[in-house]
Amino acid sequence: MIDSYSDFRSALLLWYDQNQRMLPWRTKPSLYNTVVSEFMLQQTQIKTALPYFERWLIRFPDFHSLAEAETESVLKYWEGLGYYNRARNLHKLAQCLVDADAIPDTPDAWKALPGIGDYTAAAISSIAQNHPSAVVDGNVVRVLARLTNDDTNFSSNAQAVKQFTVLANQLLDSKRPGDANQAMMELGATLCTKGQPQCQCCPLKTFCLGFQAGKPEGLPAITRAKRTQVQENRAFIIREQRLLLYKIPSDAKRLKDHYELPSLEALGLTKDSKHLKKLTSKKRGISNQVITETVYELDTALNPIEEKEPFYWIDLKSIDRILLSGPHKRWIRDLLMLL
DNA sequence: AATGCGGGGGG
DNA sequence: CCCCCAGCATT
Repeated sequence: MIDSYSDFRSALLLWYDQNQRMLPWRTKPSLYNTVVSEFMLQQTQIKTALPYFERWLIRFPDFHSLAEAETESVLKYWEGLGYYNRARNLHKLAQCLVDADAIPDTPDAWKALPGIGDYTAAAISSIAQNHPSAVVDGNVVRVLARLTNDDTNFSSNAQAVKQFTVLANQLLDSKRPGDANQAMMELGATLCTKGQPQCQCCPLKTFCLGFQAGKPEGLPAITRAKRTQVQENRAFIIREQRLLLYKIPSDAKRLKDHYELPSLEALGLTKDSKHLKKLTSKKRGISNQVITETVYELDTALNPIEEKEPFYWIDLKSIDRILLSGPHKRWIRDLLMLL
C-alpha cells in the first residue's frame, strides 16, 4: 500500500510542523497540561474545551493543587463540559500521582489509573514521554479508513478502532511519536473532515487510496446506535426570590450532585393539572436519547412543597454557587429573564 | 460487544 | 434535522 514508510512519516510531520494550530498545551508543554487536555478532549471538540482548559490551569496549576482541592470545587470548574466522571477521575488521578513513588512511564502503567483507557494512555505516553504508542481516536479512524480505502461496514466505533490500531502503530514515527500522533489527529480535524475533505491540500494525497479512488467522503462506514425519544415535564417554581430545585442523588448514574428543575412526577403533579401553565419547551440530545423537555409554572396561590431531602429552595442570588448542568443553567437564566 | 454518559459544533 | 467530537467504565 505504502511504498516508503519513511516518505509517509516525513510528509506528515513536515505538514504538521508548518500547519499545526497554536494550542495552550502545545505552547506550554508539560505532563500535567497533557493529562488535563487529554481528559477534557475525550469526546469533546477542541473549540469547546479551550476556555475550560484556560480557567482550569489558573485554578489548578499542577497535580498537587488539584489533588488537594475539594471535589465540589473540581466539579464547579468542569460545570457545563459534560461527562462529569472525567472530572472525578482526573481528580482521583492527581491524588494517585501525588501519593505514588514514581510517575508511570508506559501505556499499561497509565491504564491502571482512573479514567485512562487505550487512547489516553497512548496519548500521554507519546506526547509527554516520547513513548512509541499510536493513538486511535475518531480522527485517526477516519484518516486511515480513507488512506486504505476501506469500505468495511463497522458495527461499532470500537471495532474500527481495534482494526486500525495495527496500521496506526506501523505508520507511527518512533522518533517523534507525540508529534506524529497529533499530526494524524490534526489532519482529521482540519483537512480530512467528515463532510468535505480538502484533499487537494492534504500532505498524504499521494499515499491515499480513498482519494485516488475518488470517494473518500463516505469513509469510514460505521453503524451508529439508534436514538430513542423521551419526554420530560418539569416545574419552574419561584416563591419569595427562591427557586425550587431538585438535587440529583450522589449514587445516581448521571449528573450526580447536580441540581435541576424538578420533574412534575417528583412533585406529585401531572401535566394536565389545572394549576399548571406551560412556559416553554425545548429539545436536546443526551447520549442516544432525544429529550423533549417542557417547563410549567404553578399557580402562585399554591405553595407546593417544603424544603426537604432532595428538594431545595435556592436563593436567586446564590444560584451561581450550586452545581447545574449546562442546559438547566441556561434554562433558568432564560426563564428568569422572561419573568 | 453493547450501552450509558453531556453537551455543543457544523453541515 | 443530522452526525460527530483527541473515550471510558460497566455490563
